[in-house]
Amino acid sequence: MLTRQRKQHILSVLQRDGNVVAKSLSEELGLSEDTIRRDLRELAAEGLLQRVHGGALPVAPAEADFAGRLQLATAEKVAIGRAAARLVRPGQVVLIDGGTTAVQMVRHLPTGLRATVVTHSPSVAVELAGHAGIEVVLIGGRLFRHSMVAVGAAAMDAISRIHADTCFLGVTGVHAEAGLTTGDVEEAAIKRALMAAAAETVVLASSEKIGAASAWVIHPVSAATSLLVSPEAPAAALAPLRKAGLAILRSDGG
Amino acid sequence: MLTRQRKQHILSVLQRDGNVVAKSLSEELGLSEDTIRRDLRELAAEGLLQRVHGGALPVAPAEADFAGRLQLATAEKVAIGRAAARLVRPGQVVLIDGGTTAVQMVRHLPTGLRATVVTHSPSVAVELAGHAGIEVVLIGGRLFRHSMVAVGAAAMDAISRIHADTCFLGVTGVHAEAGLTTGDVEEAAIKRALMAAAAETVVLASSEKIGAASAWVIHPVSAATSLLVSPEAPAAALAPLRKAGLAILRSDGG
DNA sequence: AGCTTATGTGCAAATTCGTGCAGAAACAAG
DNA sequence: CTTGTTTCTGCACGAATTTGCACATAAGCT
Repeated sequence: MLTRQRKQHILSVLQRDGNVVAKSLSEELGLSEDTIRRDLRELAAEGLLQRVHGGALPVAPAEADFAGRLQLATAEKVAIGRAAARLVRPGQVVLIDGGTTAVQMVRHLPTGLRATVVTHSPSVAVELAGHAGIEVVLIGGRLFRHSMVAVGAAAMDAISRIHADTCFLGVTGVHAEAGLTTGDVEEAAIKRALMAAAAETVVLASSEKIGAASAWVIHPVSAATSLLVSPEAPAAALAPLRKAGLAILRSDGG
Repeated sequence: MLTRQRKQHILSVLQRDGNVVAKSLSEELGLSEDTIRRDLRELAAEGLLQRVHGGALPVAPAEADFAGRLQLATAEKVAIGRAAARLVRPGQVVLIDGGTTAVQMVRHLPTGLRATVVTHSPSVAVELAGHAGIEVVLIGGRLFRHSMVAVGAAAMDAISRIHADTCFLGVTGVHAEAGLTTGDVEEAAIKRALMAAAAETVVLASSEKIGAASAWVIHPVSAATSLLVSPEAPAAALAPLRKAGLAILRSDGG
């Protein structure tokens, strides 16, 4: 790999993850940490990143693009997205729900992975534009503005014609008794359809969703296969969910 | 092997792999690295590649994908997009095709305009997220990667259920005899369906499209209602199109 | 404080680069 | 056919760049 490409790669990873770690980069690229450190030093000298102990950060610490854009993804959501991306096996057909965590997930799908992604979120679809190995199927319908996903009869109909391996679902509440919940009735219906169309369902939930409940019930928690949370999620809140039949998966780091 | 052929080969490899390494090329072609380096130096002098230590990279670093192309919308496309946005009347239902010009168009839809936009382009949909007055209907289907629009049977079916006021269509060629053309057979079918689903069709064409023809015919030019071009488009090339029945609309400025 | 990890510097080995030069091939002119 | 010229190619050699290692130092954590 050419030096110039390596530096470009570092900047890409930085933009994708919001930070880079010298050690991880050296392992990923198969080079000594010295070389990585030199690169980081030079990139910092060019003002392309901000050097910190152990790695580097973006020059302008991640800020929301502008009104209406994707909300700032927290480190926790990035970690959950990355962990979810690792669950996708080559050749699988996966359903991916909308939301910021879902966008993080597809952003972290390994380059070179060949799979099919079905989504009703145009944001997720756009994010996959540059991912050559992924076949993308878009579910159409009326766009529900708040969360930017297709809903309505057309979407329901399209989803009903699919049998996927895994559904990666975002929710606004996971509660042992209230079940999986969300804030909009149309969205709830779509999410229910997505779950029905996949053999397994992995629920992606940042810690504030654990133990919370919103207005519209999608399904009891037992309808999902597993729950992917970050280490930040309190173990106490997870115990009743595990008892309800959910396999708890932990992402690394927060 | 001729020098010219060799240089062409280098450029091909560069385009295919995104980079070339002097040593690999010398082994592959059975020539000394000196010769390869000389070639690279000359190609760099012609601006056909970017010389780096160990090999060379494309002049436009990576980003040959859609996300990259979006950013380099020319002033002409912005002007056409703005003019197209002004053609939308309150309450109308409009079909908007994919492409960079279409993204510019929705970006310029007046805030406060209430209308319904139907599109098979997730990029267009995402762009409308922040536009409160616009109801967005997304056409689903398999995503055609090159231009990031939904194609295939599902998209055709969804479009066939719509009756819209105006269709804003992007093409890659507008030619009085060859007709409206595009570079992909699936895309051509979708565009044909879009035209059939709207009472009027406005073709958005930057000047390089005028008088050009691509492989797949959508319709004869007479099937469209009007052609929106910038003042840059040569009048001579427009005359036969006007004669073929197209109303020529001019965007302002550049 | 004590320990672990990261950092910077000097240094050596390997790779790559540029230039000068010579032989080979292509080509035009006589 | 021969000769002179031009172009292309490979080789040699010194310069420049890159990379990994060693070692002393600094930073962060318990």
